[in-house]
Amino acid sequence: MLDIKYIIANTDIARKKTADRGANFDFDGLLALDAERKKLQAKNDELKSERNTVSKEIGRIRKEGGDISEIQEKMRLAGDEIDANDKTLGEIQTKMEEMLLNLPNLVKDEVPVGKDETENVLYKTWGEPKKFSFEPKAHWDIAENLKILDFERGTKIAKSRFTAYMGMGAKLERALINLMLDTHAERGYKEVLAPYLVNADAMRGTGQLPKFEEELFKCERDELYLIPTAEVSVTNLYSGEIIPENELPIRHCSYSACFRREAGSHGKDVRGLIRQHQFNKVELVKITAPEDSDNELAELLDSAENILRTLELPYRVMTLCSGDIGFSSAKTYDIEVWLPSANTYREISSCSTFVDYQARRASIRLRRKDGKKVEFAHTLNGSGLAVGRTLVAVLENYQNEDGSITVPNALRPYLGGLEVIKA
RNA sequence: GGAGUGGUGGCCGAGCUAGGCCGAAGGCGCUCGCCUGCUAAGCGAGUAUACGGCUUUUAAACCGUAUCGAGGGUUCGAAUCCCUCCCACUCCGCCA
Repeated sequence: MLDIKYIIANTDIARKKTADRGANFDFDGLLALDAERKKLQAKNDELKSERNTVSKEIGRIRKEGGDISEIQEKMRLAGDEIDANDKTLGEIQTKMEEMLLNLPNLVKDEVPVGKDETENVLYKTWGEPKKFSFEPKAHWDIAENLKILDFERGTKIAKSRFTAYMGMGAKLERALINLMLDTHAERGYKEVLAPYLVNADAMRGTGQLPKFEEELFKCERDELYLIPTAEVSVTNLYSGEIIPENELPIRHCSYSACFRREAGSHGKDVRGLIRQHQFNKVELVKITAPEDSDNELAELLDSAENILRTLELPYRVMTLCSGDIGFSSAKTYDIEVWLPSANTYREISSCSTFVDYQARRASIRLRRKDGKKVEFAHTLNGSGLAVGRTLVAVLENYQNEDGSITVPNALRPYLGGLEVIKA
């Protein structure tokens, strides 16, 4: 959520940046509502003030045995007016909040302006795509030959886009999760294992609700949602809190299963593990003081990249343009890993700073060392990494002509020293 | 799921069955100052958040309003009375 005071003072900037995203928003309507709200509140506060004073007076007069019937009747009428005003105020505030909740974040100044993913900007490249002496297979073929992923039976017990990992597939996935968590822990990320089901407040806090309800699996009778990313549970762990400055930055890594309905992506990536309703991810989450968030974003990105370097998987990093960036984000880097079968890079991580946008929604604040000032914190997060897609990258990049997989060096300790996965 | 008890400021804890003097006693903690050879003790002051008054800049001070789990109701007036919900704890039942 954006700060209404900021919007008032910088309406032109807000307009432009919202337009750069390709989003529409009725700024004039919002400002008009706010002006109305202020006026009405000032008036009503005055009425309440008088009522409070007179009410005390009534108490005193009654104790002294005086007549209060007339003054009481007058206050009753004043009370009716106050109630009416409060009701109107409530309606205005609800409307404003609804608007603000549907207004996306403003991108940072250095974010390139562009209309969609075609205008994202290359930030860096690491490693060289490997040359194969044979035609590299797609991961679904490799996996089915090795009998380590069972797409059909996953679908049988749930529906399409659900997969069962079998044998070495399951072990490989688990090894990747452990490698990621251990590697991040070494860099000072504290591991968290948090609920997969959260309430609507949490979803609102990080920006999934109200706008993206369609993307969420919901447990209707319990009013809980399955998390689409651990970002939701981990960030909201701190909702409503005022954190002492000296406890920042908070850095967490968290493994979770993630659940996404993938509404509107029918026909896209239907084969294989790329787009699943349920997938595993190790997420990095940070809460920082405002002045530290830029540096922390750079560090976050490097931590995510570090996993790919550790696994020796070629990748590139893109800076998302204003038209492709996520709703709550102020700046996002996507990391894309090389997939030989597709002869292209595919997204495997998304690292973002939300500045104070999520913090304002979730009310995550910090108290400065002087003990006085309270302000909104900054939140950041990034995948470190999407585990299923990492498994895809390992299978494709480390495949051999005979259909076997060479286990990346870094992963061997996690698989009892195993060097090759074969049928 | 059944029965019961309870949710008050950073924490503990009064007040809630006589509704007004309660944004809330007291204690602890913390901050600043004083005092002290150092430490400890002691003394004094302060110590919630949001919104509004403030408007074309920022901050402080001051004033007002709201908040005693959340929402609603009764009342001139509610931490105190009534209703609904949420949460925690205890016992029983059930279950990884």
